[in-house]
Amino acid sequence: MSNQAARRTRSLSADKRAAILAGAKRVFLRDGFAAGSVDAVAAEAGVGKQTVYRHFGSKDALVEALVVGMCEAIDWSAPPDASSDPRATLRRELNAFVLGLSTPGSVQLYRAIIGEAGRQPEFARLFFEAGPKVIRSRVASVLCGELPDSEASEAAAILVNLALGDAYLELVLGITPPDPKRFERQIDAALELVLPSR
Amino acid sequence: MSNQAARRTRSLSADKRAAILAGAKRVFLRDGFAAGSVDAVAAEAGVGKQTVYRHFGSKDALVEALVVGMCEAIDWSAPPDASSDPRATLRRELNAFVLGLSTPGSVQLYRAIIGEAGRQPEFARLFFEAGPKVIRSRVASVLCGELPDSEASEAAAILVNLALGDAYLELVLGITPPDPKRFERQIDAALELVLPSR
DNA sequence: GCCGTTGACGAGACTGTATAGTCTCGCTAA
DNA sequence: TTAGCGAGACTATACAGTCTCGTCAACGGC
Repeated sequence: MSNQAARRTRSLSADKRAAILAGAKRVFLRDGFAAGSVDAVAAEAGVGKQTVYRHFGSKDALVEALVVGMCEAIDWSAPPDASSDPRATLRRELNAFVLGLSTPGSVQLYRAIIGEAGRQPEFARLFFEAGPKVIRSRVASVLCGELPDSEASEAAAILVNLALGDAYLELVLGITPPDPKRFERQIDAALELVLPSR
Repeated sequence: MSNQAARRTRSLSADKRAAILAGAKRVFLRDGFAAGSVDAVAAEAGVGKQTVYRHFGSKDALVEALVVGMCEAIDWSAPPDASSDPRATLRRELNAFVLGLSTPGSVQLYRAIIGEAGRQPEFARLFFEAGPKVIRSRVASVLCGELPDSEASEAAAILVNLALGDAYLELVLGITPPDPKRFERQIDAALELVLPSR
């Protein structure tokens, strides 16, 4: 709408907002929500401190906007495929999920959210609903064709767990660098365990 | 030794040190390593601020002493049992592990360590070596009797993963309260999957 | 098409508060 | 007498949030 375009020039700039959020992402995911400062965000975004407050009102609101935005942007699902082989579908689905979660940004978000889970349970819930829960139900819906409905949900949980497996804990702890091949191996082993091929 | 008793009164008091660490545990695991203040620790420990510095020198050193101490104190293993049934042994072992990790203190430590993993990788490593790694190898050594050695290590990783399962992620995220029965169900399902009973 | 108004913006000074770390003092027990 | 200790004053720094000022680009009246 031209309304929006006209509004934007007279109103707060969407570009600035995006720049601030990008700066906030770098600063807060690097230093933590508590230790990261608004001054650092403003500097990182190439923006005046006042502009940050004009757009977001407070540090807490800024952090919340960042977390909400990142959670909403989560989309780790694989594009739909034509294949009717559920094993192949699951493999692609789990792979997309695991790769999405292995991104430096995702790992940092995961760390920050878990670090704050005791003080900011809403963030944790938001993340959970947008990420793990969605994948679980996607996997379960694929499994419904293969297993009795009563087992599909549990099997989905097991698959998702094993897909992340040890590799993800070690990745989050910073003990091992990301290793797509290792994830693939974990996914194959998980599929073999839950849906034995022969 | 009387030496120690004599030393203690003339030297820094071990009681004070312990009180400070106990206060630090409450404060830092509640507020985070960055946001928790030395003043709060001193107050919580019923101790003068100066005493904290006499004992630990700096906030960083205090945090490190706390983390190191808590990691060294980790012992989630079940007491050895006489039973020769490996399934029963594994069930007890996994149960002890999961219960130890579900303790409020353990969950808070886990959160804090993951939250800092990007900035304090040594803490993460320390925790990993003292906790998950130990359990993995304990489980693997039990499995060696049941499976070919080549599979035992991977199966152990799978068992440990499934024992924690969804319940632990949800616990750490603060989404579900601790539920020992749910963990038991997860452990039974995991054992059934890895070592089918019939 | 020109011009004055308007409001977003950058820069940075400023306030109040919190915190790390130091210093001093008076108490107490060996 | 000595040294650990509690209490709390003190310094220096950092940060959240506010305020001001000068600039600039868009809008509206002419």
